[in-house]
Formats: sequence, structure tokens, C-alpha cells
Amino acid sequence: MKVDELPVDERIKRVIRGRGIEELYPPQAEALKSGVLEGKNLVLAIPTASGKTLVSEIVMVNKLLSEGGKAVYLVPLKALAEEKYREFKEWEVLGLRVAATTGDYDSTDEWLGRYDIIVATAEKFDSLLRHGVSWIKDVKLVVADEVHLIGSYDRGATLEMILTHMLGKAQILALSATVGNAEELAEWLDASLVVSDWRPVELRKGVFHLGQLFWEDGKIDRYPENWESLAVDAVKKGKQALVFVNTRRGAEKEAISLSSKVSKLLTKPETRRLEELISSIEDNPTTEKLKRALRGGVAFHHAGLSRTERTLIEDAFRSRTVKVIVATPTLAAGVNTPAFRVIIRDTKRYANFGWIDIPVLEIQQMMGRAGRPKYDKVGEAIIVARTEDPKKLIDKYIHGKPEKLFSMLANEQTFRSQVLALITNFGVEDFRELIEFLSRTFYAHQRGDTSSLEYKAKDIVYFLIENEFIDMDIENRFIALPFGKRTSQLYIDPLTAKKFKDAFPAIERNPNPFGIFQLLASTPDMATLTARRREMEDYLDLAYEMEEHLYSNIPYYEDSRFQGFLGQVKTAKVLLDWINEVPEARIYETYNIDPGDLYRVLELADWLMYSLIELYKLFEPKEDVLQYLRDLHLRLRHGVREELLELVKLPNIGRRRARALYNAGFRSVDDILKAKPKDLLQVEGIGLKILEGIYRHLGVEYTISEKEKPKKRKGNLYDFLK
DNA sequence: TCTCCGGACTTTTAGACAGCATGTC
DNA sequence: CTAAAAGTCCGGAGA
Repeated sequence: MKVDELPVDERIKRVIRGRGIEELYPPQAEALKSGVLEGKNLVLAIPTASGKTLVSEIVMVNKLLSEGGKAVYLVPLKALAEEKYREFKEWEVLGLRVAATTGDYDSTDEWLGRYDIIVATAEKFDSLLRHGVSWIKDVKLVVADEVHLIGSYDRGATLEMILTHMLGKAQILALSATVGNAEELAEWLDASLVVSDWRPVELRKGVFHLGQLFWEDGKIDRYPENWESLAVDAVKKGKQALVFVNTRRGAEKEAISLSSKVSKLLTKPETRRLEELISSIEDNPTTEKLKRALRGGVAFHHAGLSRTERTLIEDAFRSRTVKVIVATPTLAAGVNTPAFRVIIRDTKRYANFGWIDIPVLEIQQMMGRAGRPKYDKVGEAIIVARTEDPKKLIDKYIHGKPEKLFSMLANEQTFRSQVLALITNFGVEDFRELIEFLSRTFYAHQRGDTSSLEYKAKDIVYFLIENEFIDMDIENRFIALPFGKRTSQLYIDPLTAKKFKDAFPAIERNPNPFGIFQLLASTPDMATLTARRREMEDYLDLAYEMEEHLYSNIPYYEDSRFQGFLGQVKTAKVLLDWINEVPEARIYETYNIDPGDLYRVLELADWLMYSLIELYKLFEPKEDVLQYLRDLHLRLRHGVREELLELVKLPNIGRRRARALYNAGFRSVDDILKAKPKDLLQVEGIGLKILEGIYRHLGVEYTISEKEKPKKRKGNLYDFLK
């Protein structure tokens, strides 16, 4: 189908042709002929990179241009929100406004009302729904990207609930990877279904075993026995490779090992670009290994890296500076990083109870990264059989069908939170209405019988009543209580809120960082670190040493919570070090964690600390305790001791600069105001830009003069420099 | 007596959403 | 119920 023939607004065609697209891919054409353009719901199940985004863009923009209102585009990751936001920005030439909103920024909900296309994570949109944002009623279209995540254990229920809320109120376009039961999903959503495995770049799949590469078409190629030769070979051909492994350690090891082989194939300019890249990376034990690998044009990519480094690597890969990335599954579902050859080293993964086969769906997503549109005619996806029987791998992953999707609504943790939200934020008045809502979910559609779900819901309702989240009047109608409503809006697990509430008296008696941090770490919303075997004794000792500061009892060795508790103690200790200004590098070493892990813990602790304070406010707070908690929150956010709190409020002053200022004798804003700029500039980390920002923040008059400007003006920064 | 090596035994293991008010080194 | 690689410990051989 030609772009010209599209039954959509001319302006849309112009923009598309502006991208150099004249002809639509067959599945795109099929999708657009399915009735979506006339407002019908659609489930589009086609491989990654086969043009789902363009379909959704056409549907969104066409709808907005003809009907007005808003379109919401849901993604599973913050990084993807960013990526889609940049892509959709292009449509602003037609007068549409695009915004992205995630937990990271732009939470002023009403402000979003000025935009036409809103990209959001599913959880963020759920949160917006809970806050009852006024513009939700203008949403005419919801695009749910990666909708197969409805089957994910911990996050699927959220997506399912959002779609249930919006079903019938807005048009729904669900974009999915190929799954075993797409038709079931389509039936639930009352949608047309377009399924296809067509790809713009041909995909060749194969299994590698002891030097033999068995292609799906029966051809066999021969290579050196070590699978690494597959990656090296790709680079020799002037291409790139993406290797998937199942552990961080594996990613690092293989990256360094491949690096020494790939380095020989690099050109001078490539080596220079890599050196440039390396010099821009911060130093710590993890990046030290990364830099070693990068010298040979190879990188590893896993959640232990900070966001900055991950993005850096992804960009460098796209620009072909980096030839090979060895990644854990972070990259499989993340931002778009296609490569000529994808090598899957592991098909098993450790998951709580032991090793499991990675689902076909996920392996197919990894394989789907093979082939760069516009650059490659064909992409190659190769599974390495190391110990596994190659025949089994071919049957399961190459010829096999992906798994069916199953509703995860019944997952206790999410369900608890969702039931609360239904009552406190979505006006569900009684049990009958609750059941009525649940009957419209995918769970109900799929299982038919909702009696076990109802039973669970009933249990949760009793839990919520018992803990004063909600109440029930004599006619058995639900009453939302402030504690419940706030819990739901803070987006924390009711169990977390209950733990907080129970701890308030103890906190009032003995407010202290360690006790509070252990409390935060003990909630289900915190991803705690794990205490390693050899560390266990140390943390147990620490717990006993700090026993009087804790708000809970130390469990016995036999207790099932014992292991978890030690992890909480470790997490609390890390947070304690953080607010005592222990340098990051030392934290990484002492606790054997990566930058990404610390970042994650801090991010969660920050959010939970805020929530703790917000909930405390509801229970006749004592002013001094409240102030104590607020200060601790600030210390947590900035990683500083109490004495730096004042300085850290200044723009661009974090834990390092604040400490430098303090140690140089500038201990307060007052000191800074009285000081000569010249002296302040002596302080490590304080340059012109920073000082300028501080003065602007404090409302001090100043101007940065060019060299030719007169140097005598009052308040001129350069006056003081002399 | 010290060092090195190998085998037996032990330990470890992917990822990442949410609030709110503005800016880390 | 299912694995595999790295780390640790210990004893024995050799210097």
C-alpha cells in the first residue's frame, strides 16, 4: 500500500513522505485497513521493528486532527518513554503538542492537559487516573505498547487494570509481540486482530554447537569451536554483534574476553573515538572493567551500570563506535539497539527456585534485535548450545510457538493495591460494584470463573478495613478513609503503609536513621540488597549492636524472615553510610554493589521516605518529629550530614561541593553571601558557572562581563576576581 | 618452611515501575 | 524438581 492511498489527513502523508517513506509494510497496511482509522480497537501482534510505531503514529495523529482530544501512549520503561517522546516530537509541525511523563519528572498533572500526545509509563498513567486528573476525560485513544507485559508477574496487573478502566471510554490500540493467544486478548478488548511475522529485514535463525552453525533452512556453517568467533566474525565483516548472557558477571567477563580479540580489528579513528568515550566515563570499580572492555571496542550492559553509562553505550553502539555489546536482558526489552548479529549465549536463567528456561517470547525479543533496517539485508540470530542439546533449542526457540499470556491480576501485592485504589479513588461503592469491575478484566475474560478472585478481593477488603484504609457503613457500603486515599495516591503497597503506621509510636519515642532505614528496607516496595553468606555474621552483629535503634525485633535464625532481615540491615547500613558522606566508590567496594544498585536503593528510599512523612502527617504528628523526618529525607536525597543541609539547597551543589565549601569555611548561605567570589572560586568544584547559579538563586546582583566590558560595574563578578 | 597447583566443596545468580518539587560532580 | 561458573579451602608436591 502506498502512503498516498492512505485514507488519512493529507498533512500526515506529507510528514511520512518527509521521512522518505512512500510505501507501507504489508502488516502496517493490513493494520490500517482493520478499522482502527474508523475508531475500532485493534490488537497488533507483529515483531519488533516491523513498524508498529508508525501505525500508532498514524492512528494517533489522524484521530487528534479529526476529532481533537488526547492520545496516551503507554510504555513499560522510562527510557522508552524518552525514546518515543523524541520520535513523536516530529508531529509538532502539525501543531500537536507532545509530552512525556514518568515518575522522574513532570508530575504536575494538570499541566499535562495542555498536550495532545502524552507518553507515559503504565504506572504513571495509573497514578494519574488515581489522582482524578481532569483531562483524562479528553483521552480518545490509548496506545499500549508491549501489551504482552500483561503477563508479567509483577507489573502485568497494572496494565490490565488501566485497560479495563479505559475500555469503552477510549479507543484502544494494543501493540504486542507475537504471543500464543493474541486472539484471546483481542476478544477481551473487542478489537480486530492483526498478526504477522513479516519483517522489513529478513531474519535468519540458527543454533551454534561446537563450531557448527545450524541454520533453520538446513544449511550448516563452520566456525572455530568457541562461540566467541561468531562475534569476532561479525566485526570482521564490518558489522556489529549483540550478545545476551544471563548474569552480570558473565557480561563483564565475556566483554573483556571479546575485547582483546576485537581490538585487533579496529581502525585508528575508531580507537580514538573509543578513547574519547572512555575519558568521559566516571571512575569506579565497575566502570574500570567497562573501560578495559571499551578499549577493544566492546562494552557490557547491565543494570549495575548507571543510567548515564548505559545511554552512553547504547549511543556509541548505534553510532558504530562500539562493535559488540554483551548484555543481560536489560537490552532485550529496552531502547532500540539493533545489530547485524544477535548471539544468545544462555537460554536459562536463575529465578528464585532454581533455573528455568527463558520464555520463548523473551528469546524471540532478543532475536528480534537482529538486523539493522536500512543497513542490513538480513539479520542473524544465533542461539549457542553450550551444554543444552542443540536439537531441543531448535525445536523450542526457533520452530516453537511463544507462550500464552496469562492474567496476573491475582498477584497478591498488586491486587491489594488495585483493590484499594478502586475503593478510594475510583468510586467503587460496595462489594457488588467491585465484583462488577473485576468481571470486565482480562482475568475474568480468560478464566470465566472469578470466584477465587472474589475470594481474594474479600480478604483484601477485610485487611483494608481492619487497618483503617477504608471503612464500611451499616448498609455495607465502602467509605474511603484519608489514610487509604493517601496510600493509594502515594502509589505504595498498603502493606508498606501499614508497616509505617504501626511504627509511628516507636519512631516518636526514638527517631533515628538506622531504625527508619531498616523500616523502609523491610517494606515490600523496597528492593533490598542481599546479604552474602560471608557478610551475614557481620550484619547480624550490627543488628544486635543497633538493637535499641530498631523498630522491629531481630528474627531468629530459624525464622524464614532471617535472610531477608539481614538484607534489610545491609540496605540500612548502605543508606547510613550515604548520609554520612562515605564516598560512592567506597560504598561500592565495601558492600560489593554496582553504581546502578546504589542508585536504585537511593531512588526507592527517597520515594518511601517521602511517603512515610506524608502518612505521618495524617496521625497527629509531633512538630519536632516531623521536622526530624524532613531533615532526614533531605539528607537521604543529597547524601549529606546535617551540617550541610543548608548548603545543599543551593543549585548545583550536591554532597561533594557542599562538603568542599563547608570544609573551606563557608558553612552557611550567610557565609557565602559575605565571602568574596574570588575565595569561593578557590573551592574545589566551584567554577564560574556554579557561582553564577548560586548568586542568581540568592538574588544577588551580578553580571558576567565579556573581556571588553568595563570592569568597574557594581556587582560584576569579575570585579571581585581581580 | 614456603609456594604453587589441583581437586573438593561452597557460594552466587536479571530487571526496574511508582511521589513531589526543581536542578549532581 | 531443574545449572554452571567462580571463589574458597585444603592437602600434597616440589623448591
